[in-house]
Amino acid sequence: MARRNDHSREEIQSMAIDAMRQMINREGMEGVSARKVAQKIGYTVGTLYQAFENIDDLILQANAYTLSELLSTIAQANQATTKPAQKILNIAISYFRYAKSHDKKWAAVFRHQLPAGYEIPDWYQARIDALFSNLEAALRELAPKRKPKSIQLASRSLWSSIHGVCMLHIGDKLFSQTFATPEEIITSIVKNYLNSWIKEV
Amino acid sequence: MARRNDHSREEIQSMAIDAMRQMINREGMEGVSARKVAQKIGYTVGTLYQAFENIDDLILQANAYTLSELLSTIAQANQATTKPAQKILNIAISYFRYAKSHDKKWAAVFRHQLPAGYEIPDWYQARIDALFSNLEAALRELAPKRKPKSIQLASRSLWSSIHGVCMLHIGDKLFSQTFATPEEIITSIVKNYLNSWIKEV
DNA sequence: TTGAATATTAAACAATGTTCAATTATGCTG
DNA sequence: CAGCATAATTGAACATTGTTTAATATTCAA
Repeated sequence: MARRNDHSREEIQSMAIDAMRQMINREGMEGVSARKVAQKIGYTVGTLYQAFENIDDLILQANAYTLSELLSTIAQANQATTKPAQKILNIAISYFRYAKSHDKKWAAVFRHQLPAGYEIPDWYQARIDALFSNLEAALRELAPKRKPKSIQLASRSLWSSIHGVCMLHIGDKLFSQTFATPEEIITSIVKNYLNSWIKEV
Repeated sequence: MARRNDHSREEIQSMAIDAMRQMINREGMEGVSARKVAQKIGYTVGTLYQAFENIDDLILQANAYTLSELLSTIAQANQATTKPAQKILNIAISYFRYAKSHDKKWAAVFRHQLPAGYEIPDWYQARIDALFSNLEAALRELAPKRKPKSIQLASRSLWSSIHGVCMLHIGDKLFSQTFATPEEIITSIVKNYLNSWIKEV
């Protein structure tokens, strides 16, 4: 059948993205395949390849939604507090909590390896960057007189650190018997880092 | 041919692990396959499956060597310094440098996802744990009166943080235009954290 | 109504991990 | 030394990947 117009190209795209998101959410990255997605939306693989360059293109678009969700979660944590230091801790904890409660979706974004030579599109990178712009804003609030470079260094430091905690605690747990909970670790990181950072010359 | 005794089971295992390590080192995880490994050691897939449970078993054993290398690198950095604070920074930097210069091997250990339901063996977990026992020792040296729980919390915090920096800078770079280098970030993390931590009650 | 354009399918390809019957070499036993 | 049991090795098979493409069916315009 040709151009049966049941669904436009755009509709097929969004249906496929939805299906992909559901599958990632349920079974994780390992459970997805082009044929399964196609079947789920009532089409064949060939049609899927008319709407997307390749399977990683589709995955990327599904992941973009996860990034948006994560961003709004963090932005919400940002607004819920007034004190800047508390705000930063809040952002960190809410990042971890999101990652933990949406572990499969989170892993699809941050664990899945794009194939060699695959360039991350600008619009996608922009969404990642938006994540720690919240952190930068809070840091500026905390230390208004700092130079941008100092703010950036601190935001990168904190973000990397929290991201590391998530990495080591979500999915395959590489910490064996740890008595400290991830949230305690995050609190320790943020409080100690900031405690020293605000006193820097 | 049966039991041709050209190589014992153990020899085949170690040949396969060597081949796997070479392939990971050259092409990364994406470039390896059971058939390629088998061909490289002059056998067939069937033989490989007589020596290993499955491909992930083989990968795990190859990764164990990487963990040993990493451990000895870190232990070396540990011994090269006397001042405990400097020692900790040294460990952190040397972890990053190892990950950067052996990126494909490092990624095979820390990025590759084991399939669902696959249990990490104890001896493997022990090697990972050994990594930050260096850090714990240095922290104890720095603050001999701290309780073990406090030492553990600090070591987990620092390790997660440094690991996060590696994750975000090696392989697919999720930081777009960053003016701060990874080593500057690591220095900022370690110095600020310790600076506040040693003053904790 | 006819023809051109195009959406859709089904089949094919190469490559993956994994299994297994058949084969072949070895070591032991009579 | 012959023969048999044991076990190592192979090669082919299976299901499942991503991806491509010729054939087909449908729509739209002339």
